[in-house]
Amino acid sequence: MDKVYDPHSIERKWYAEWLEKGYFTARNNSGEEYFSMVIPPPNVTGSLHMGHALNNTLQDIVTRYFRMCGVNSLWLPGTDHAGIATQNVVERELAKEGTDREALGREKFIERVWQWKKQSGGTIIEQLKRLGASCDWSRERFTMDEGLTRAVREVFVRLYNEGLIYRDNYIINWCPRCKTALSDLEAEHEETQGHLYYIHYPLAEGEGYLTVATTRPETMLGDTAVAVNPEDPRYGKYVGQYVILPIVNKKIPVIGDSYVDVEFGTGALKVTPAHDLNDFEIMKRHGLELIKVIDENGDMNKNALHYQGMERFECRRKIVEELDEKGYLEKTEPYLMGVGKCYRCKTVVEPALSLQWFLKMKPLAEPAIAAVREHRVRIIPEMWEKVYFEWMENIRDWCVSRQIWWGHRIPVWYCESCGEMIVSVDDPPACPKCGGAVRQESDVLDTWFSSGLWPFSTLGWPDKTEDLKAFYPTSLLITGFDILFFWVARMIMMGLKFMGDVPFRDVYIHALVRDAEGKKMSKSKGNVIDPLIIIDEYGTDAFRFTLTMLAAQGRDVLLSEERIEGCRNFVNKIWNASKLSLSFMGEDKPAHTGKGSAFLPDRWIRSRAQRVIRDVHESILGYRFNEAANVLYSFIWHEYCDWYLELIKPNLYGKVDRFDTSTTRAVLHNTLEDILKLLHPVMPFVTEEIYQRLPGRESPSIMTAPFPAVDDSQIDLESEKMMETIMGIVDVIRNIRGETGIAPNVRIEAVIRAGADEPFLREYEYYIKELGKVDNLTFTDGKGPDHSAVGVYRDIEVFVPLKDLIDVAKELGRIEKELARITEDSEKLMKKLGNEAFRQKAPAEVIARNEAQYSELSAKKEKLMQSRKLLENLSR
RNA sequence: GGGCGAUUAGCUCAGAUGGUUAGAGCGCUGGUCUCACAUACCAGAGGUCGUUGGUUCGAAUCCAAUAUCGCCCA
Repeated sequence: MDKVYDPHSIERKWYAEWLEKGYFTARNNSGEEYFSMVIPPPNVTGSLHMGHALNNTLQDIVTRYFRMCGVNSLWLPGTDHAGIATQNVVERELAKEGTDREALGREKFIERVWQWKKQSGGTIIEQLKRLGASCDWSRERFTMDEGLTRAVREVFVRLYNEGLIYRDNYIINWCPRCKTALSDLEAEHEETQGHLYYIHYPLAEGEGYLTVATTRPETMLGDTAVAVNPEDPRYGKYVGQYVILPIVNKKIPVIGDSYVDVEFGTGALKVTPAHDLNDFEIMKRHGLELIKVIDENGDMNKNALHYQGMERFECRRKIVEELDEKGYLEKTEPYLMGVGKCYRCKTVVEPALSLQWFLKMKPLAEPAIAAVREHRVRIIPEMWEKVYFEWMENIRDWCVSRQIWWGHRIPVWYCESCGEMIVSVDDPPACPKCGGAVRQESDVLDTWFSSGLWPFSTLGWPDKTEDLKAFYPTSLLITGFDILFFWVARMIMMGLKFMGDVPFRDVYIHALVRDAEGKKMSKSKGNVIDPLIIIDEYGTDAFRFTLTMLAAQGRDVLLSEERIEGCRNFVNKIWNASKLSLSFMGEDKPAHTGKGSAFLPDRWIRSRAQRVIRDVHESILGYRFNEAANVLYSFIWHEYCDWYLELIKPNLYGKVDRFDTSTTRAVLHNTLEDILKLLHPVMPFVTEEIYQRLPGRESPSIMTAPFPAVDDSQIDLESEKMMETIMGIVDVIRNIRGETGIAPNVRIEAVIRAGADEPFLREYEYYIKELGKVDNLTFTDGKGPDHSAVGVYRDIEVFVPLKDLIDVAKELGRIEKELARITEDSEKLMKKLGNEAFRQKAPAEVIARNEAQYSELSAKKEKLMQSRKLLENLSR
């Protein structure tokens, strides 16, 4: 084995092997205990970023864990057709070729997108493989697959027939760049520095004017009223009168509506029903006129008089100039406003009146709220439940139609002769009413509409498939909070509606990956760390382990290269510890079970291993991934490597032959095997590589080896206590060595006063000497030698005679420091124990523990004070 | 404006249901190339747990207020 672990060739080798052997493929036996999970499908256009890396690492951990536990485990992968994003990519390609989709035509364009998908759509899948993802690729799906398309149509038709889908004119978010409607969620609100313009609207009759305040003066061309709050003493009298709309020179009414906020601006609101949702609602209440002034490109339309054809923001500047020239502009103030931007291209969206398809959400949301409230779906961490309820309880109808070409075309046809509308799963050959030719609706559905069906459409719905029977409801969903509404909430609604059951039992929501300063990674900030570069540089296992270690519930993951480097070192540590361990084993599986070893470190490491096994099970099942990683890190590094391996060296190198090395070899074998298996879900590659070198392994791959189970018979508290004493004494010796500046290669003398512990310490004397670099170790039951440094572990005193080398002042300082610490703690305890109320109310167990601590500290203090006295006498 | 979260060592973070001598990694200081590993080993320094009240025998942990930062929804 190499001196340093080199991940690269190893990773590719084992992934290929696993694929070839079909270890990722789930059995489709319904009735069998199962674990199932669908991947949050990445966009086909996507490439792996840190969010994916974290998300899929966590999913892989859980999947590999259950698989090793012997549960039939399915992790179903796939990609999302990502309507707008994909269309944008292909349109950019066309632009480079000097053409566009209009020139190509719909059919040719869609062909082109499919072609693109075939060539470049698999990138992210390949990247997931490099991450080690053990997805069942035989079941990979794409949201535009034939089967999934059928599911989409089926759902649409059923919802339409139930009256939940309808078509209507309403204010929607329009992206003038993507030229499509967006849902409310797809318009991201962003604080933007703008202005508040105060504009005079002269009264139609008599002198005077009303001043309205607006952030969007260009829309005034479409104003059809001015609204005031009827309760507002300043304006109440104007209700029913008219004002003249400047520039347009048109009479519009002043209306009273309680929606108007008296505090905002001047308290008078210009009403533009065709370009503002609230204004639209006011219009409906008051029966106002509707005038659209901005077209689908974001330019002013023919209703905008001399501004026709001008871009909307250009028009804003020009119209302010004109108002100013004509004396209508009172003032301009800087103003911070929330502006909706397209989540795909960041263009400012235009709220605009438009004929679109909508899905009624209330009837779907109610059972979905109940499912979470009753914990038929558990959201973890629980905090996200609140966010979910908040949104679901205020849910609004969902605009599902998009004016793009790439996507599921709405299954609605219009008769070209009689105008009949046909909603059907299958393409109708002709109008069923008049036999005329039919033309399909040109709009496609929101991509998230098909994503909402993902947990059952991928399993074959609407057919009653074996997979559906075997794996629905899925066990778990792991995703980021950014798509809680977009995706998670909608899957719950759709699952309940069409499967009659929740889509998943648990949802684990993880945080975002940020840079070391806590900033969101973004291309524009230039702080993006590319996971693949990290994988190339540090290896997949180190990278996965870093993410896992940092993935604490409810907290963002702040990733830095230093952190990854630390985990790379850990992987290397495992590699080297395994190298040593393997070198101690024979060619064959040890004949001995390792149980009942007479050698204390053997008993101890097996006992400690049980604790770790239990912790890892519990942490993974509780989605506390960082805890599992931390437990393994400290067990492997600080117990297995720092102590156990060091302690067994004398036996296995033949320096001590009092103990049976065959049992130690067996314990070593068992413990290394446990470590590899426990680590495998997090670090799949290095663990497989080492497992393959393990003599007498039970399984052809660690992937299919059984995950360790706790063996209570190996828990041995006595051995833990004894090992703690040995380690404590070694620590004391090392502390003295370090603090008094004894060089590492100088062997020293030590005297121990151990009282009742002396017999077993004598037995392990050799090991204390090895680890403490002690030449001559003796025991005493009287006083320690003069001229010595002293340290105390519990009630055991350790003397290190330093003869004339001793620096009395330095040693006194060391003791003073220790004494100060102990005195502080023991005073705290004394106060606590002296408290009557504490003695009465605290549980007996707590009191006992505190008392034991107190007497231990007191004894220690006593001993240190004696040493201090001795030293003081010496220095005189 | 409404809601949610965070604040613990120089940095980044652990500390489920209140009882630990408050931990880790990195960084820092001092010492070692000791036969698995210098991507290592040994030792050390460093924290009145944002602030103020409260509940409790007991608070980093529960409650309230406050400050600062962040996120979501409008």
